[in-house]
Amino acid sequence: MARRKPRPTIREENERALIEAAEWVFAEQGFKGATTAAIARRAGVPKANLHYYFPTKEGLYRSVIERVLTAWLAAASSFDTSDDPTLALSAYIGAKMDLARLMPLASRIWSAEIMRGAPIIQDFLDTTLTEWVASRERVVRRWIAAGKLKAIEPRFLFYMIWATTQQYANAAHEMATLNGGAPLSDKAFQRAKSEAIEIILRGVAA
Amino acid sequence: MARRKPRPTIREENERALIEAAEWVFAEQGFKGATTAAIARRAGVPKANLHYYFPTKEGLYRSVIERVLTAWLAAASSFDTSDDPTLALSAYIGAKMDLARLMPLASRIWSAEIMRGAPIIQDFLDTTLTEWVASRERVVRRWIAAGKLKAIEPRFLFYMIWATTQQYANAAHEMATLNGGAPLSDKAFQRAKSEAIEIILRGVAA
DNA sequence: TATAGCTTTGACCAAATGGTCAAATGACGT
DNA sequence: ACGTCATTTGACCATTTGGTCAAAGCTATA
Repeated sequence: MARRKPRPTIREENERALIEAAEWVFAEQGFKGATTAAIARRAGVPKANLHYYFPTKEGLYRSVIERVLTAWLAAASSFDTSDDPTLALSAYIGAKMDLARLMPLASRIWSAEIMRGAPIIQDFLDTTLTEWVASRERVVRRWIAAGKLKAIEPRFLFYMIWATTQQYANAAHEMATLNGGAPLSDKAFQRAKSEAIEIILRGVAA
Repeated sequence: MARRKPRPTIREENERALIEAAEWVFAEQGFKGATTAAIARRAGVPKANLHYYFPTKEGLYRSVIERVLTAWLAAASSFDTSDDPTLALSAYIGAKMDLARLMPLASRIWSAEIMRGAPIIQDFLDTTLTEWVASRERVVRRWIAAGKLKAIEPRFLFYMIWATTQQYANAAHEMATLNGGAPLSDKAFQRAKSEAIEIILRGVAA
């Protein structure tokens, strides 16, 4: 009984459009600064319709955050593509840089959430992220023990990688200003990516 | 005529207390999320009194930002303490790390402002910051030409330094979570500082 | 101590905002 | 064609919030 009729098209499509609009507005204005009216406007629907699909603003924000988490985890997996620290770190830093470049809104929302003390994703920090870090810390320590890396504290390496890569999403406007007003070109971004990889790799190589 | 009586004590003291309270609330809640009522409450004065000293919320925010700029510039000056890249970069990274540790509120407000696209401090980015970067880029290029540094793009080095150091203010909560709930101890922070300095220095050394 | 100018504060206001509701409209299987 | 359920939407509401005001309280100096 209670069979769920799979008639998702209209609902699915509207939710997708609303989440997309919400991502933009939340990234631009922050959680408090974002208004449901602005999100609805950007999605091209009346505000009441937004509240039909997402009863509360926080619920909508949660849905946006879920998308961000998915992207974060996908990039994180690239750490595990190799047992060689040079390859693994290159892949990981590269993936995080690409994430910041291709999903700047998600990256900014993530940073803002972290800066606010993670009121919504605390659970993720406590479980998935904690486990991910613990596990990869072990990998890094193994590399150190094998003489492949300097004896660094793995966590600080992760912090540096996270900070540096996220910077290209968070501070895109500042970078544009320092670039004469124009956003980083693809070429400049590729150079930034390879320099980030090279500096960090040289910095931690044994 | 119209001589300004230098009777600053009451006004000065109240403005200071309000700016201090505002710094806390703005850092915690963001510009939109901060309410003048919350700031006044934290400063221990009625809201109307806050508006007597700072007619508008934005004006108060500007005053807070000014403090932040001052701190930023002070830290920036440590870049110029030496002509040797190792010493200069060590001093600069160390100063920025200390700034994040000692003035986390200011650091977070700065980051939030940058992330929002610098609506208030755009002028600072266009003038002081642009000049500072241009000038220090020249210094770095000179070091490169003298064979003291790898041929990196100076700007990307600054981005990495800014990002890494700010991380210790912006993500303090995330770090605490990954640290079993407790904030970084002074000892751990000192280690983070020296590792950041070492990794970056090794990363850019010729 | 008179008084001119600061400072304090409770009461108040208009606008903005998250959310509600009920009526209207549309989709779709039978 | 019908009936049921999902969707749409304009009007509406309570609360929050930045900001105002006028009256009252203070301070210091001539």
